[in-house]
Amino acid sequence: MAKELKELTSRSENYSQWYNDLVIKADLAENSAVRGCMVIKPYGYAIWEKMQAELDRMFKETGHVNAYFPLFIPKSFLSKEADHVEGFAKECAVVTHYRLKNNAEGKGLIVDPEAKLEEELIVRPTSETIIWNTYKNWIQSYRDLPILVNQWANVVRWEMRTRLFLRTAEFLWQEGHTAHATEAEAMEEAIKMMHVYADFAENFMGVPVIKGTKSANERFAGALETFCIEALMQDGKALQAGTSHFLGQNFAKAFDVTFVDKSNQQDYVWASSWGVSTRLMGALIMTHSDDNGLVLPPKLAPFQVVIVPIYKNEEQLSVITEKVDTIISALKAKGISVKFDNNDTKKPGWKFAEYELKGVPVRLAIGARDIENDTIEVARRDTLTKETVSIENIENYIADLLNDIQQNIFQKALDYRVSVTREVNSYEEFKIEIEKGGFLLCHWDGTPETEEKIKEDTKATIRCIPIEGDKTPGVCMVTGKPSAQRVIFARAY
RNA sequence: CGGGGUGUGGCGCAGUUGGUAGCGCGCUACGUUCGGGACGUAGAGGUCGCAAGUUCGAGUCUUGUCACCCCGACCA
Repeated sequence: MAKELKELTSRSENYSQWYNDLVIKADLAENSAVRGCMVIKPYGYAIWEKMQAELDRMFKETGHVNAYFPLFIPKSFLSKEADHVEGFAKECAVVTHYRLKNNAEGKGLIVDPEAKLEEELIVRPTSETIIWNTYKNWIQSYRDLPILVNQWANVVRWEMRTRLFLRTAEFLWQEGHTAHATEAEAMEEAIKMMHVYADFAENFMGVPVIKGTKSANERFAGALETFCIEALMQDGKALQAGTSHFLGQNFAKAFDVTFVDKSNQQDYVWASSWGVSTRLMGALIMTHSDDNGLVLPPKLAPFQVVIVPIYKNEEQLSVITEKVDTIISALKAKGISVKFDNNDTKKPGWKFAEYELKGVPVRLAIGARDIENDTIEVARRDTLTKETVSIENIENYIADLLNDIQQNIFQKALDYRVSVTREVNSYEEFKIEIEKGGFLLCHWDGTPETEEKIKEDTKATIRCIPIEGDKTPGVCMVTGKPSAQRVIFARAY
């Protein structure tokens, strides 16, 4: 009954539709009047803000500072780094004019042809170019290095097909852009940020990830090495959750950013860049949620606990409210966020279903029965189990429960990933196994040609070359040539 | 850009051979309810995506146009 009313497609029926339904029904985001651009609604944005706050803290803890660079980039900047322009030119929004005027021969406005820009501006698809053009003026000596800057921004990539959070024409992200005196230091930075991302994904989002490097085919346009964290969704498809790039001296050369080192030698500056986006919202949703709705990790839930009063009249409500006030104070003192939903226009049953759909980790229900016995009903979202417990020391009980939920959903996701990760040794077997989804650990000869062939045959790509784990060499499953280690193949979002 | 689909109250939809627009949810008021999406009664709300055309008459037929969604190619 309740399920039908939610009108949420089940995952088994149509995973893709389930995801779309869930984003809408849980009130996270919706499509806007602008093609491919979404409106992030308050509940969805609250989760994003939680992510931002934690990531921002982690960035600052690792020595970074925030700054802001322009939304617009002169068109000529983009073409200065060859691979970079190749990667982004096809999906850029371009500003050509700066004024509109009334249409002389009709209604509405037209672009004023008089107001054409000398040089077109592109809306940033990423900010390497404008930032490195700026860094040129900031850096003269090794004493000016390193520069460890991050910016929180929106970027635009004119994607042909979009999906809420997973791929939108405009999206929110952070992009770190660092400049270093040595290759080793820039490389170390790129690796460090991969670890920061992995830490965040696993310990806050509860999303297990595999750390690795990208193959040349999948590398960022302009990077020498791309580090990434790869997650696996419940339908067996992979999702790239974050990337960190070692850019070498490519952008320094493109923008002529040099410095004088300790021995008075001129050299180009070494760079890294790294980013995660609102796509993480998609990863979060698809990793934990179920057919009843969203399941949020306690560390990122807009509110961790919701309290639903059950009453027949004003007197009962006031007795309950008095009791609830002491519970709220106790929870808040422990740093637990709580919402008391005493809205009189919705019934308890409605609220139960609603908060389940919205993934609130813990729900407390309290009625006359509980007041009499000094108890409260505790329902946890991840397991959908309920129990009635004593109100005494409820704050400790809830604090432990939230930790338990955080741990449990991570473990569940990890168990799933482990269960669908397997070694495959022949290409014939690969073609069969890839249809079942999951991560396939295979030997590959390291060439772009072989990777391309596999992609054409099976739509599977190398998600990453794992940094941790088995490093035993072998032979490529396609060509039989030597392989340094197994790499992870999957179909990806 | 190819293929498919949809545009009708806020949302989801129906609308027969062309005859002047309806259902469910939601919304408003009042009452009864309240431990898993309550019920009754009474209401409000639509130039049917847009533009031409055919016709006495168009939500319905014709042509054009716009938008959005889904599936591919491209990508975080």
